[in-house]
Amino acid sequence: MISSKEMHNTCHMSDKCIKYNECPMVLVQKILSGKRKIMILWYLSGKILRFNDIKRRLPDVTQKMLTQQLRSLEEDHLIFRNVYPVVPPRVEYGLTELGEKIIPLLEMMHGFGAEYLELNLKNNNDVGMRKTN
Amino acid sequence: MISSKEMHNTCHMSDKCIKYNECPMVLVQKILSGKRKIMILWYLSGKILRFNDIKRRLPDVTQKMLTQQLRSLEEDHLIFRNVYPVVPPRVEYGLTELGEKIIPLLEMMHGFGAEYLELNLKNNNDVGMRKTN
DNA sequence: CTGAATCCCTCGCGATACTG
DNA sequence: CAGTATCGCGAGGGATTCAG
Repeated sequence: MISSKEMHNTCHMSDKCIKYNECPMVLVQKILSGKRKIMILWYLSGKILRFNDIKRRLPDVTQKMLTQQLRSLEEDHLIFRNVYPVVPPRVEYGLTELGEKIIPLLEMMHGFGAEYLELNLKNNNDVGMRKTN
Repeated sequence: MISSKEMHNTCHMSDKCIKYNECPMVLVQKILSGKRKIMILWYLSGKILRFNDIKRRLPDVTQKMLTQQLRSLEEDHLIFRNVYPVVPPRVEYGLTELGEKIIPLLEMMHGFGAEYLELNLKNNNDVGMRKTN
């Protein structure tokens, strides 16, 4: 069994990750760096939702942008897309088997976010008020 | 003690998160959705690095973009920035106490990325070849 | 209902030059 | 070395329309 610390070090460019594109962290960075990816995955955790179900939960997202994010997640095999040939059309999204493996990560994110908020309340900071990343 | 599942549900817009901006997941989404944030935090885990140390580890990042990402992380109090008034200038970056709390998350990301890569090798997929998110 | 396709414009981002 | 400042292009993303 390789320790977490060892794993960590192998991922630094200057250390053992010969090819940058084979680094697990680079992969995760790419997969998650969409503007709504984390929220979408979170909403799909343990559920299957239709397009508008997701859209309704994401304030200020346009149909075009949401479609893009969903396509991207689908390309990465984290979510599946099921089209029912009925009228009106019915399209369902859910986590793939691979996608489900990210749920513990999402839950830990939630824990971190809660911890962060708690500290934030005490210090009167305001993270959410900035414009971009 | 509240269960993970309960925590999870409280975060869905349609459920208990009255104010969207107070949802821990929305916060995490905002904090992490930068294009290089995860990699920067990862490189700073347990280390203190100078500007060029970070730049060297991030292929194809411009000085301008890196500065932006660093400023953003600093605003969110995840990293600190220490300027030494010497010549030539010396500026060091590292995780704050708050930032260090994200390390377990990063390590779990690494684990997920590794798992993902393993599956990817078997199925001959190619996540890293797309253009954007 | 769930898209795809256009139009159009902002601004993200790279390139370059300059400063303490 | 570690930045700011400026310019300029092209992609990102909004609004709207059309389609199955």
